Amino acid sequence: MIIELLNQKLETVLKKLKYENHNFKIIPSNREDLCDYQFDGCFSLAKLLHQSPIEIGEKIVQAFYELPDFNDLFEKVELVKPGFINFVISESLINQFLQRMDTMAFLGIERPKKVSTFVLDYGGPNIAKPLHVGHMRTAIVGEAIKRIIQYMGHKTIADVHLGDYGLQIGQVIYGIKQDGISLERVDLAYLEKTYPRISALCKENEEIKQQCSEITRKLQEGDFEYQKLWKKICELSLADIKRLYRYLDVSFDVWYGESDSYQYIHKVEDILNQKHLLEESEGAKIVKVNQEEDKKDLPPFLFQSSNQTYLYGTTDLATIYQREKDNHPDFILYVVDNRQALHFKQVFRVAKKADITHSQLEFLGYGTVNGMDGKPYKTRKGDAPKLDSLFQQVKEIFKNKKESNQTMSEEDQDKIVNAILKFADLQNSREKDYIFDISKFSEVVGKTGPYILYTYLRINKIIKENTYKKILTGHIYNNYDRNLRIKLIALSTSLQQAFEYRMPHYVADYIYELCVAMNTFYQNNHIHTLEDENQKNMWLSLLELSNKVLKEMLNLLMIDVPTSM
RNA sequence: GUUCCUGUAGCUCAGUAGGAUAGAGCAAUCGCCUCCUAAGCGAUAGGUCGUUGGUUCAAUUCCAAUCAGGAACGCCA
Repeated sequence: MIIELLNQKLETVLKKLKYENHNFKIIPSNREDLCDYQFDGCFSLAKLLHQSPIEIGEKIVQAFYELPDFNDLFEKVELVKPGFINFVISESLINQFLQRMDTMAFLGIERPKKVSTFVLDYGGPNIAKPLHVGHMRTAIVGEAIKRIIQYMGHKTIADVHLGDYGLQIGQVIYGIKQDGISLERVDLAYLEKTYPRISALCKENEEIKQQCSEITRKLQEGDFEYQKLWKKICELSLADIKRLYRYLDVSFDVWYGESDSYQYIHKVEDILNQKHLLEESEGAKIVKVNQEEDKKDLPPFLFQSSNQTYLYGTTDLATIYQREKDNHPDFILYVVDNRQALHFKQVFRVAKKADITHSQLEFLGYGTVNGMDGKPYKTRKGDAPKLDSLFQQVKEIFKNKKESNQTMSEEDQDKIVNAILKFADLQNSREKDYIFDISKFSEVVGKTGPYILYTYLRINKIIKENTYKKILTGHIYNNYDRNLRIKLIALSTSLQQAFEYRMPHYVADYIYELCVAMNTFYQNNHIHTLEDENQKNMWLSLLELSNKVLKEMLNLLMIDVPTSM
């Protein structure tokens, strides 16, 4: 990475000047009109050494100029006003890194010294409940994080972690029994209607809730009839869930659910008992999770309810045990709604207290999808809008934007719908709530999926229509040219941030900025009319590389390019 | 009530190494198709970064207080 190289140079310079290194760093410029990279450490050094920042800055700049390879690296290093050092890098350095991006795998991103294993838990759809907008968020964010981690050279195991064994199943089975429906007649539409109906009933009627709870317990104990019903419900639901994930290009390595962790619950219970962590309280089994530093007591972790059912905390804990046993992961990442923060804090604490895993447990909360009123997004009827209808709506709006959109192939339309939704979602910071506005999520101009796709396609056309020799090293012709190259070599910084913070929006942001640089180049540099053969080769090679980078980054966000627009 | 999160342009959002002139998109006004796709490019306008203190040479960024909005808070997931 270029920034690492610059910092190595800084280190040699500081060492030579005998300045203690206090983790000073060269950072990307925030004044792109002045420089490519900047160093702000003169002020801190001034304080430490009781000298003026200018005095120190001058010495540092001088030492940079004395580097034997200065001319290979920099065009200019200069000290400015109060004490900033500005770096303008040389053509040869820029092109050296471009060459590297072009020829090496993973666009020259260095492979890690040690490969880690990441288990990712995202998606989390519930059996018998239709997927809604919130599910799209976890699916997309989780999948993007997975792809970013893979791109950085680590190993991933994606687990959908189905909600397939909780009270909602008991509720649906209760509905089926009440309606007296035969197994054969149970279908998806029936399930999707039954769950909310019984769920509402449970809120009103304590007795019905008890019955549902009882059914859930029997199911968990292996009741033959309930198991049969449960399998049928899972089968129906899963087919639909898989269809929707396929549409979003989201995939999982394992399709475990809560039910798969049941076989480990007793082992976990044994461990908890051995360590004397399990306590009885109001008929339930709990684990206290308070720690010294807590200002306020945390509610205890519920291992088993007073009517003997296991809860989602139990299965989450057993699942950690299962993952440790099967995969020995270095990290387990949970891409779940922020509102579950406390729950996972409890689960993680119990897991660590009981020492059932050595992996680092990370809660990656995502913000709630809200409607225009700032409340969780609902349809007019008051339920969460289904994913299917969202896809349909966006597709219809897109088709009506232009006449040519209607003659487009179904496949291309779907790719664009995907691009619209994913780019709109993933450019938002993962952890914040956001307002979902269907008209905004159907927008095709400005910072949108279609803008990105359009950029790719118009560049792609030039590349395809011209023959040229691949040359990336050589003279940089103008500022549009230079800016594009600078943007390209800045890729690693954005990727690194996206990886480190598990935040896909850094990639989305990079993609957008790259496209702006590409479009500016396109609009102002007409390759069509070029006579200089060398320049033509250079520029076409540059555009080819830009499109390659763009496509690989889009792939991290599960966005595919249509044939035309 | 307790804890946590959020507050940046009219709207929706970036800004997680504390730095120089706080950035985008949309909406508004204006300009650019005899020229590789105008789903584009460019210009103008729009801000006391919720408020007040503190730390610092330097705070949108760190700390404290305060106001406003949201969320979570033992048997749903």
